[in-house]
This record gives sequence, structure tokens and C-alpha cells, in this order.
Amino acid sequence: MTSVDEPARPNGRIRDAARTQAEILDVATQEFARLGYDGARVDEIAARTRTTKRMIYYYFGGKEQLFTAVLERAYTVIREAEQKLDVEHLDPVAAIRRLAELTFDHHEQHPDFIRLVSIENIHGAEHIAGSEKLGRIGSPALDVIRRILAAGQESGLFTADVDAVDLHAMISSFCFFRVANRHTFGALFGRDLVAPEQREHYRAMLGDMVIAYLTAERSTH
Amino acid sequence: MTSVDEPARPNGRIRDAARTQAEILDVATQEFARLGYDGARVDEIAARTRTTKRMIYYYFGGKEQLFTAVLERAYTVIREAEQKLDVEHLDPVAAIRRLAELTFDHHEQHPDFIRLVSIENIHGAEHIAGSEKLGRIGSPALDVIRRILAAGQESGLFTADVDAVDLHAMISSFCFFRVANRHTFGALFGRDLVAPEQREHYRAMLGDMVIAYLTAERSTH
DNA sequence: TCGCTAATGTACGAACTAGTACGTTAGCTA
DNA sequence: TAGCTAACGTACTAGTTCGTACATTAGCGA
Repeated sequence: MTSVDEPARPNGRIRDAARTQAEILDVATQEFARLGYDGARVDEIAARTRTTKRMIYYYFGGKEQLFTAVLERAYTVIREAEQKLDVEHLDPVAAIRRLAELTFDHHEQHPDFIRLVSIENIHGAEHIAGSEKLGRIGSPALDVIRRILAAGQESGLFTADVDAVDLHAMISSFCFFRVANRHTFGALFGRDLVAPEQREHYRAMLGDMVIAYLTAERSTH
Repeated sequence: MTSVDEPARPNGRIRDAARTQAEILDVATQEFARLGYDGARVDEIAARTRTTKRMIYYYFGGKEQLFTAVLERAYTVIREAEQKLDVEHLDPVAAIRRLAELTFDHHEQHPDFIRLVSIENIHGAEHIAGSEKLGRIGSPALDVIRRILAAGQESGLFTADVDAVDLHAMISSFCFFRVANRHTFGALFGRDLVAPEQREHYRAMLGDMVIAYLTAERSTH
């Protein structure tokens, strides 16, 4: 408990507003993702920080606003990743498959984000609704999908009109379910959807599914 | 607040253990689904019942066990619905499409159940793991899928070996996502996945997707 | 270098919340 | 019909939890 714990401050600064805020957000993200909004404790978040509870209220205002800030940062990270998507040099079929795979990878790599989204849905997305930032964040991935779909339809590779938002929902649903429902699915069906040895299998399955859907001859029904 | 509130008891009974338990489970289901496990309040559940908090502890033992009981009943309802599945008189393609549609309908009709499953996943499925009942409940739908897949593969309609559990995951993921992530998806993309006028569209989309996947010629990749 | 303010820490309180001790009664059964 | 027990109600408590009043200080700018 002595200052020996602290291994010679890298910055030479004790007071660093930006770092304090970032550290609070880091811990809060973990705690909210682990325990849900109501399950997480402000005191516990503070305790796992190098600062105190007072700072949470100083910088964020309260538990509710802290959760909103956590969501905002999590979505920002995802949108930034989407902006780095580079698949449009591929032919439409390969491009969509690649996009699906990258979505798959991103979901797998960010289970905390998936959990936060689940939690936010339990609460009716009220924090997103109340956030200006999240209202106008958009989705670069959607634009990419839109362009690939247009190219695919023009070339005749893709059958008829598929909506970009719908395709995004289709891809996301599989990726999301696999991570979000991992526990109940595993407990009930004895299969771990996120087991490393199944990873390639499910990744290919998603790609096959999406491509099959886009390239199938539609029968009348 | 007088006894006039109560419109002449139908049963002529004041004490009815079964009805009391059922009423507690009904209200608890609503409250847990609405607010999450930690968000729900035992006092509030009791208040919305014709009985008192004491009875919750008398019959269920505590909040944790009450939630487990809620889950057990919810899963029992779903399994009973699955047992009424009657699609095997159809040809494999029609049978799978019908099964997917019934799964779609069931998810739509039981949003509370979807929310409970989301909540249980936030908590690592610990209640399912701790429940004997849920451990051996099985899934009739899975057996149906298994038989249809076998028939479809034998007749050559379905390409190669698709696992029943995987197909179940594929169908469920779309149905689940549509209901569970309705709020965040709507807030971010401006589209209500559960809007009545979109219902047929998404129902057909799911069927098309699954059939396309099962009947596609697999390319090497 | 002096003072001012952003940044931080401490201690506390009011309200809530799961759970329980204790008392009561309906209505079945002998 | 007497009495016994499952079923039910009331009132309370111990511990928790969000939030805040008040005190302090680092370090930048004049």
C-alpha cells in the first residue's frame, strides 16, 4: 500500500485528467460488461481504478452517464474499425465473404462490446437514444455493403434486390448470436460456439450462408 | 383498498398454493424480463402479486431460485411448443422452411423469453447450469431437424453434411437477433426489425437464406 | 513565485433491498 | 367439531449502494 506499488510514474505527472477518465472508462467497460448495468457497482468500479469514486461523478456525472460514455466509446471503436475495411478491390462475391469474415472476427475479438449491446437492449436502448454522439455516428460498413451489393447486382452475380441494412442484419445476427448466446447454447446443446477448434467451421458457414443467399435462384413461394 | 376490489372469487377459495405460485411466476417473468436480474426488485414483484414477499421466499427460497424457476417454466413452454411441430409430412425443402417460419413466429410471440435468455447469458448461464430440470430438458426441434436433414441429404436435395445443431443455431440466430437487438438496431439504423409491415419480408428472408444455404452448390474455398 | 483553479481525496448519509422472525388462519382430516 | 398444518401476513433489520458535502493540492499562468 506504500507508494512503492507505483513503479516510477512514466509521465512524471500525478494529475492527468485524460488518463484518469480513460482508466475509469476501461474499468467501467469491464464491470458493466461483466455484471450488467444494475449488477455493476460504482464503488467497485472506483476501487479497481487508481482514482476514487468522486472522480466518476466529477467527470461523468453519475452511473447512468458513465454507462452512456462507455457505450459511446465502444461504438466509436467499432466504427473506426469499419472505416479500415478494404474489400472493394475484390469481386462482389469475394468482397461480401471477406466482409462477413471480418465482421465475424470483430465480434469474436470484442465480447465485452457484444455484452454491452445485449445489456443496452435489455434497457430498451435508452442510453443510445439519449446520446447525441451515438445518434449521428452512422455506419461505414453499411456504405461498403451498399456499394458491393450494387456492383454484384449490376454484374448479375447477385440475384435481384437485397437491401444493405437487411444483409447487415443477417451477417450480424449470426456473429452476434454466436458470442452473446454462447453460454445458454452451450449449456443446453453441449456445444461451445466459440471453441477455437470450431472457429474456422463457423466462419466458413457464415460466408457460405451469405453467398448462397445472394446468389441463389429465387423460387416463387 | 377494501375487499370490494376483489370481484367475488371464482373458485370460492382464498388459499390456493398452485395459483399463488403461478401468479408469482407470472409477475416475476415480467419483471425479470423488463429490468434484468439485478434490476428486478423482489418487493416490486411481490407488490404486483395478490400475495406478499413472504410467499416468494416460502415457495422459491430466494431471488436467485425464483429466477431459475422463471427460466425453467419459460423453457418448458418452448419445448412443449416444439413437441407440437408437425412438418415431417412435407418434402425436406418445404419442411425446413416451415420449421424456420415456426421458429420465427415463436420468437416474435415470446419477447419476454428472448429477454430472459439474454439476461441469463449476461450471467454466464449459471442458473441453467444449476438447474437439474433444464439440464435434461433436451430439444424436440433438434430431433425434427435431424430427421429432415437426413431425408434431404438422402434424396440429394441438400448438399452434403450439415449438422443439425449448426442449422438450429443459424435459424435461431436470425430470429433471436431480430427480437433481442431490436432496440439498438432501431436506434442506430432507423429500422424496426419487428415492425408488423416488415414481418413477412423477414420471415421470407429467413426461409430463403436457410434453403439457399442447404441447396447451394458448394464451391471450393 | 504567487495565487488560482482544475483535479483529487475523505467521510458520510439517506434510501433502498434482500431476507427473516414472529404471528395468524383457512380448511382438511380424524 | 376439534385440532393440526400448510398457507399466508406484518413488521423489522442488517447490509448495501448511489450520491454528495467538504477539505486539499498540483501545477499552470500572470
